[in-house]
Amino acid sequence: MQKIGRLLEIEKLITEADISTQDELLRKLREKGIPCTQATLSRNLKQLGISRIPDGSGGYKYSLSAMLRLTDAFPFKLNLVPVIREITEARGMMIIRTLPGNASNTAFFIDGAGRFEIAGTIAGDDTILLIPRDGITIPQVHSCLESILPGLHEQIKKK
Amino acid sequence: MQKIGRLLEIEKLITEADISTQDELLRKLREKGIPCTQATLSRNLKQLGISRIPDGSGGYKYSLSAMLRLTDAFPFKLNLVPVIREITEARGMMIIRTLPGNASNTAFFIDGAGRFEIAGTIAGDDTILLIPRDGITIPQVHSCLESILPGLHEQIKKK
DNA sequence: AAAAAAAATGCATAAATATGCAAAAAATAG
DNA sequence: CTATTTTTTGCATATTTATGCATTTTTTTT
Repeated sequence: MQKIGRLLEIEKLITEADISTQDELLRKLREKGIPCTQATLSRNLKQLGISRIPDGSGGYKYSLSAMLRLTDAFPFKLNLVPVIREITEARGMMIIRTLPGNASNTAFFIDGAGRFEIAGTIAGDDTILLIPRDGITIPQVHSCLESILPGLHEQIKKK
Repeated sequence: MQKIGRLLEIEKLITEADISTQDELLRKLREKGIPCTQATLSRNLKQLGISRIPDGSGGYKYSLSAMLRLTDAFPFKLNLVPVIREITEARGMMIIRTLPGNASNTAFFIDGAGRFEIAGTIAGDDTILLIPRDGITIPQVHSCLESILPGLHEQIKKK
């Protein structure tokens, strides 16, 4: 699934820095080893609800749409469920295993949900350590994850 | 002051209907008797913080930037103060006189602020009737207007 | 009120983005 | 595993948007 990784990286890149053209974004993707063309990028941005907005300083930058930021109404939902392989628990923390190379992006996505329950995450290549906030139980984290990634637990059981 | 009227109309048009290209917006402006070119429109949209975002149904539409909607950080503020000529009071209501042709747009702008104090407005060509909500005093409406349109009262006094 | 400065505009065109179509890749069914 | 359907992609190009520059309009200053 080449596409999901690219979509995540796109979200990440436009979140981390101001990017003003698709060509600029394209270059950054390629630096990360993700090949892509402008055409595909244009389509992906549309799907993600990302648009080019005036940056207030005379230029433009890419940004998540107001719509996507303000509501959950946007019909497209990034589905990361398929890249998650296994979830286990140890020492009050949660260990999430993903397909190779997907841990960092997935962790970024989880962080992006801004949930109180989650104190932070650390990601390697295919493993994420999720640290719950003090006083939060593992079942609480499970339901939190389920709300971030609907269908997650059902998917895990299948494997 | 040709420009302000156009800016207001642009805001109004993209608020009222989904518009997907500048050419489409241009046509609607012209239908309203407001001449404009695509070049100017592009610049105006940038100034207003309006951008073209995916509409979630496979197309695009123009929309106020998230930034503008969420915060007051956007450096450009539409300055309607110059079109307002006079403010008087009658029967617990407020009568606002504007330059010819500017009442409707100005009222739209005031409505858009979504203030509790204001029950509603009715606009003719150069006059707005502002109806305060029950229990709201004229001085309260004055300070409400001042916050929507900073500098308003100072301007009025000068004339 | 005239001169000077600043802002707005149109034209032409550059820059940037979107998309039809055919090919390739991936997912699904049998 | 192979055939079928669906999804994704690139290429080429159409569409759409942004902007440099010269000109006009508006505002400010004197």
